Amino acid sequence: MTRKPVTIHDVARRAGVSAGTVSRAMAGRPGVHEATRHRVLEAVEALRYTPNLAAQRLSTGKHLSIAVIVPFFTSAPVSARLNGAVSVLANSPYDLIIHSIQTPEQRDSCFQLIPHRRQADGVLIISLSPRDDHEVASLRRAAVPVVLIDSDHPSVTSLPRVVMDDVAGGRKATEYLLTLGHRRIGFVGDRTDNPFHFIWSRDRQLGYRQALEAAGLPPYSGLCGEGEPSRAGARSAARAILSTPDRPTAVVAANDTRAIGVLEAARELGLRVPEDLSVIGYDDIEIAELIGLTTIRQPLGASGQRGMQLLLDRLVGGAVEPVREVLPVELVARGTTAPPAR
Amino acid sequence: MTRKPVTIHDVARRAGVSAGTVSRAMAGRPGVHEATRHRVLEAVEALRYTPNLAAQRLSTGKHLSIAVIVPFFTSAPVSARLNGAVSVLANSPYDLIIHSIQTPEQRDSCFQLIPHRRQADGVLIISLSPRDDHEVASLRRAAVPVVLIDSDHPSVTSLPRVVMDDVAGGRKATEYLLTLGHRRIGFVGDRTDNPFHFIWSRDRQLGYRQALEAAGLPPYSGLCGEGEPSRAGARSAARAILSTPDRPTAVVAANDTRAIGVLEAARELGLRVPEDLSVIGYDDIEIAELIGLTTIRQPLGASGQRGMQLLLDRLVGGAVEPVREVLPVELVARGTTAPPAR
DNA sequence: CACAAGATAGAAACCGGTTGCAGAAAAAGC
DNA sequence: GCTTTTTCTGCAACCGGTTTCTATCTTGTG
Repeated sequence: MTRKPVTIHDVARRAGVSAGTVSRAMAGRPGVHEATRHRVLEAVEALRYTPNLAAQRLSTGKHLSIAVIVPFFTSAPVSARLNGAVSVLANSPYDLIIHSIQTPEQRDSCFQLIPHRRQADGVLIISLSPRDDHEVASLRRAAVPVVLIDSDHPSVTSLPRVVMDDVAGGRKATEYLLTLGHRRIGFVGDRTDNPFHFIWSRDRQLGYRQALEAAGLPPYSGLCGEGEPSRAGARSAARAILSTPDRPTAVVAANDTRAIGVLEAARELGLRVPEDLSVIGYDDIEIAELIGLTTIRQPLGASGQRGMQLLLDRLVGGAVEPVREVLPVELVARGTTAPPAR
Repeated sequence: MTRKPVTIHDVARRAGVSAGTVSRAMAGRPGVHEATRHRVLEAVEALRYTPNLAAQRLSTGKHLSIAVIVPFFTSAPVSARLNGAVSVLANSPYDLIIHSIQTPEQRDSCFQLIPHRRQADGVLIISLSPRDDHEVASLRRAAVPVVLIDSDHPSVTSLPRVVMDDVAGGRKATEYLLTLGHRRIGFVGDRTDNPFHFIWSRDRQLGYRQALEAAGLPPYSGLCGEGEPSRAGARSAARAILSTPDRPTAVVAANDTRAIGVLEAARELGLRVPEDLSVIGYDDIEIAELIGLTTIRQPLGASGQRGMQLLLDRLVGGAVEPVREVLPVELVARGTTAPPAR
């Protein structure tokens, strides 16, 4: 079953040449007589020879692989970004090594380890932000290029990254509700100190606050407790702010999944949407269209593509200057928003 | 920025020992004086030494990685299986190399290449079935263990695989509709000759046929044409069979996404669900619960876990006897099914 | 026909680790 | 105190490729 692997020397012996010649012949490098090349390729065929990748990597110093660090890729937005990144790699010789983060401990160890292990030629980090200056410094002195997608930190100055304009998105969502006439607008999202250190909720909430502030109105936020899965967490957080006497007439949710939690809370409390309550989500994942959720659409797949492209550019071109690309977001108005009942 | 990497010899020099000793000290192998080990580890720390993985792999012959071949992992069921598989790997030293299949050509080349490249210690194939005896034979003589999940072929006798009881699921769905009193029951799914050679639609349809046959009733199938994305394809296929004079009063969809397409077609045709039309899906993905879709639940995450576990067992234990594990499915009754209007 | 230039192919060093083997040093036994 | 045993460590071979350098064989030219 597992007979010993065929090596380049076996091929060389069979073709009556040296190992070096086999290597040259297979790589299509010049300086090999056509007849010889033919003999070599025949021997390769006959023995079903496949080069040992580890040996190739060792001697060339190229790994031909990209490591990706990504949290919970079953979540639709993350999955969409990852898919974008993967699609760029499809026509390249690079393999993709996935490091799926499922616990805060994994997050920390991956951040420390992966960029310094010389296993991949580059590292792509999706939706996970450096926690502090120490982590930023660690990434900066990584052995290989590192690119961040949907991830940022104030002191990151020299790492290329593709970020989403979350602040603008939160503002846009809130301003839309203001335009519709709402005055008591709530927000349901995550706490800043969530264990994975996700930053999007914080930024979207910041945009929300900015919009309210500009209109001279107070915020009504309900934040998910730690450890609660997002939908359930959002549901209970929403229940809290929707049960107050001067309850909001509209809610901005930090993402679509949480918006669905808000919708569930509304149903439980007997509030009709959008008559009694307007709800707006964020991401525009597939479900959003199905259930007619008004939301902020961000270019998920495009962010993955762009980030991977940036990484590949860096691999071939050497040190491209650090870039911080901000991708735009847009409002998609559907059925869960309307002017307040008055 | 990319100063030359630290090698084991640098560490050896600094610690005043030989490379062999460094290797032994780091691996925690016995036969190294405690004081020496300490010196070595200090040097490792000071130089921030990380072993070159390619070199390690070459000399030990172990790759410490698993290759996974998977189609469209943005699709929820595939993503769930993959996630199950990944979670098993989290506590192992193995890395995960993803080969995402996006086109039929990629499918073919991956099937040929991956199992024979000595890049991973094992290969996991998810939801992609061998097309013919030739491909089966190719997988059988792979250089490393291969395990299939949600994938099968009649002539696969010696490959371990975890399959879902799709025939039973199709039958179960249909029998439930029969129990409710439906007599004209349609099926919306894929053609057998779909380019990726997915087999689940075929098997579920087979179960559907068996159930109808047992009840002495005729089938009404509408199959998606090639190339159409699943929801839209299902919608047009459903429109076709729902526009006939003796239209079905219930439809079994090959999966939840297609069930949603059927629901859209029903809405377009002015049919109320479940009063005028019952719809039943397959998979029980997250959306199904949200929209109250009756469906057949299959253990998606568990299939991934089980398959990966089978592969790991094979890696440590050598040749375990070939297994074909069949995982059960169950009906989840929700709001899209009811007795026919009569 | 002699000689220079160019085309091929082999030998060997190298990539950076691991590991079997042997010798040196330390500990134990007499 | 000397031999024997055990412990520790260095040396060198090896993993399977790539690549440089050089020798040899052709071929072309004067």
